[in-house]
Amino acid sequence: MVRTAKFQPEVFVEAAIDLIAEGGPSAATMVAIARKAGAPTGSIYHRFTSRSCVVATAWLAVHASLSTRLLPLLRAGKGMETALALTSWARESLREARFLLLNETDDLFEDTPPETLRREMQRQQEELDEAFFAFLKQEQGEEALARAKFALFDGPVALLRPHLLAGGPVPSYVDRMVMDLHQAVAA
Amino acid sequence: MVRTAKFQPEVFVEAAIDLIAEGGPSAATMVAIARKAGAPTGSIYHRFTSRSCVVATAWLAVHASLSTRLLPLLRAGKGMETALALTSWARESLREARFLLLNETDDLFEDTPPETLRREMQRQQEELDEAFFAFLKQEQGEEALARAKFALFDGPVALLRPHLLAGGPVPSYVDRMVMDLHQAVAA
DNA sequence: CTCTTTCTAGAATGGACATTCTATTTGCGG
DNA sequence: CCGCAAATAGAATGTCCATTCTAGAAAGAG
Repeated sequence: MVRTAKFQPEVFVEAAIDLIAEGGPSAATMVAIARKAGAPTGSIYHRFTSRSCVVATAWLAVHASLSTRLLPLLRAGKGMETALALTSWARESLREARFLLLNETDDLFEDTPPETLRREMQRQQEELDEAFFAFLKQEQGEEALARAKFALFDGPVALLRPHLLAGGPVPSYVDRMVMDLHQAVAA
Repeated sequence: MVRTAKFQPEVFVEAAIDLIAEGGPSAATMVAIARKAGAPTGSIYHRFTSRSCVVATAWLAVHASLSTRLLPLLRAGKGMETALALTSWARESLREARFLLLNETDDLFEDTPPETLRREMQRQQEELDEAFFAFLKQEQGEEALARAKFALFDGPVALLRPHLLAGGPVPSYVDRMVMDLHQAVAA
């Protein structure tokens, strides 16, 4: 390398997360990302081969942040704690939570990301999925799995959604609802 | 009128619902709508002033279909029945359910629809919202309202979501989960 | 100090899409 | 059966984007 880089890749990734968290996937145009990073558009392409590359990298970072929090609890068989960890993660990382939980993964992309990134995304996703599956040690059946995923993940996400959409803080009664939900639905 | 119309407004609205149900809001381009209706693009503009007009009309039709089903039950104070009516509506109207329940309303539009349609959308939305509020006769407080909306609507929607996304049928265990959820969360 | 590679800067290109425009039909009122 | 208002048909326009391109600058190697 001969000339030092003025813009690190992270700047663009952070800008993309901000924009998507605030205005949805369509707000993260290459021009908007560049502007938010204070760089010319062209410079993004010295770090990433395409828009989907930037967004996929952002997804990986945010998903890893959540996964790191949930996996140990899930693997320790602590169902209720897992569900509550989701709400506390959302409280601490409102921006990341809006990015990840308010958007269907596919909606983030217009073009599919390159093979390598797609693989890594799938790997992270499956790592979490498998932990949900493993959580149901002996139990089995479609309904049992659906109940576990809802009690631990989809239910809490649905409880968070209105507050994430409003952009406001997550009230403490959400935790009470998460607990009630967990008790009632867990298989 | 001097020349008879070959394409009725409904054809375009139905096409838009189909396209959005199958491929999300971005799939409903004016060219795609026209193609699906078997009409030239220009003809759409003899019935609707803009894309947002077509989509708003579609939303009104689908939302009315759901609302017609829920309002009487809600007004009769039948909470559990309301929650279950949502899943049975989704079973009978898979296409409409995908259109309405998988998309945030704002995501359907790129431009805001004209005043008149916006008003009517807001009216229908508020009619349903107020019924949820009225459902909690004497009770009050933010948490009580959040619980009612979740037990009766957002929870069931979250339970339906994976099946709507998969495009497949809605299994009967979803109704069992809706009942458990309702009992546990309702204030 | 100069060469060379990799960067910044931002203008140019090309494609997708909503919307408008120009012909061209159609079929009812007179 | 004529004339014309309202439709069809589909090409043309303008905008917004992702991506590429052209110039010029920077800084470590030698």
